[in-house]
Amino acid sequence: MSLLDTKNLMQGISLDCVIFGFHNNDLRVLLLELKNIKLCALPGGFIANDEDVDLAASRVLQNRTGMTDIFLQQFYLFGKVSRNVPGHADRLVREKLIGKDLYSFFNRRYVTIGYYALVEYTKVNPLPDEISVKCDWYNINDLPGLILDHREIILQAHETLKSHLNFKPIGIKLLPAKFTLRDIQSLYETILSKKLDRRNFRRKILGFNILNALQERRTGLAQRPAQLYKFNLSQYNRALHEGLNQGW
Amino acid sequence: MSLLDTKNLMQGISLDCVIFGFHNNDLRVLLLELKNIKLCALPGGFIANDEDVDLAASRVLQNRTGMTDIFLQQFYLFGKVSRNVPGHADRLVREKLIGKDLYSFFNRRYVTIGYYALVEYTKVNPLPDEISVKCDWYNINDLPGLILDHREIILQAHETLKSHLNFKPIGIKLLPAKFTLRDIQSLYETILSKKLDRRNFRRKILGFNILNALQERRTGLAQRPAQLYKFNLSQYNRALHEGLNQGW
DNA sequence: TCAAAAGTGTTGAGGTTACACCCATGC
DNA sequence: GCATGGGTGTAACCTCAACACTTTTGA
Repeated sequence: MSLLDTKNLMQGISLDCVIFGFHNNDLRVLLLELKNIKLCALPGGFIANDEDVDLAASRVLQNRTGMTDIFLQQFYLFGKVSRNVPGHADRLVREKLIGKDLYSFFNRRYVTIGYYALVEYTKVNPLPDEISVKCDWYNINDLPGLILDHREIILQAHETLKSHLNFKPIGIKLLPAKFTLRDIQSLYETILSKKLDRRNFRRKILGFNILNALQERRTGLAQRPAQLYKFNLSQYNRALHEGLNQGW
Repeated sequence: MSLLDTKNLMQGISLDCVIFGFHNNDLRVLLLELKNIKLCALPGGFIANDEDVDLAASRVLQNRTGMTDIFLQQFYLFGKVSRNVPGHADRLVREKLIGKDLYSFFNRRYVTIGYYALVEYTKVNPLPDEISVKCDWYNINDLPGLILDHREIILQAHETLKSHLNFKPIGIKLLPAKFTLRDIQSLYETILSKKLDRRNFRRKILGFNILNALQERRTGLAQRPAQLYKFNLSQYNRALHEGLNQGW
């Protein structure tokens, strides 16, 4: 637990990252399987006194995925008193997840800042932290038991992601560099948990002007080869900034 | 400063409320004019250890406006280190805004949770708190000097409010009980800082089905009397919950 | 030649934009 | 009667949903 020099950390505030990946048409989240406890937890951490909160989130993310330059966004502060379970810190000490010296740091009321991140599944090499035995992906529709209110945090992150689909381009961090329209449609369908009309989807997504067709096709399948695309980075960023559907 | 029993407060976390009101076609925010310092500040406060964060925000709001049942929404956690100005706590003590006993509570790094609220201007009786001489409304386009990053917080609240206009019904807390379509259009125009076509606006807002026409008109003006409306509470709440423009 | 998915186009409904005209009132 | 803003209608346009057919490949 050398990383936890608690004197330099803000007290009573934590952050938790809901890290989304996309693989085999599954929307997955990266979770830690805790030592000695049959429960999972979101990758999270604390904020150093001299550290921007966004930077702390980015550090946590980097430690668990090995990746930098990740789409990362604060989405909610969970501030209910009831999210703190009496005896939680005791349990952490009893199960030897943390040392007794950290008991007083953990045994207090916490609010936590929820971040969600979008990462390219294949590029991630999940790394467990000091209090977990495994770091792995779980299907969002088949989540394991989770500590505290982490399940609620994940569900709320998912809702936020869904609503962001309407205003922001999404996918540059969730898809490989080259992809077909079917790939990106599957991503949207997975996030939204519903089927979209293939022809209308193509028209709409191409209309956003954030894709560039490549001089390449995906061959090897017993079907007509599909056009490959990549994101147009500058257009994508412009769309991120300006939004896609302005009302009023 | 009897209210600040700092032992019971979370440390390093504050909250600030951007309270919007609408009057004379102005979008205004409620600000405190600080004692001895020629700067204003957002109404804000701290969170008791046994208090939900939302409840703390609601308490602050009630103390400044005398109102309960206010639309109040968390919109961002401001977590940059740079928002803490060195010497700020010293200044508060020097200018006698706080006692020396509170110095150590204030002299630390803070993150603050931004809330925005919508209130009916005429119903508010602004009350200064212990560290201010006045609590008053300021036009959002003509803000006075503000401490710390409070100006940025206000601007971001305004951006959030603008974007919420596209998905959520707004107005029930900003307008009097009876209002004309012109009134609500002015509200929208003011929030968005742009003119809307009167005829199209009427069609659109009526199409939301959140208004009920009254058997009353606004008379006394040298023009055709305008139909008065009130919000249909149940429809309004349904729209709040379901959103107005669902994409995808 | 067959299965499978890619690629393309059209039509109708509904919503949005940009307009012009008449109406009711106080002065 | 006249200035002022309220109330209504409509045509052009755009977007979106629903849908059918042809194309290209590997097996």
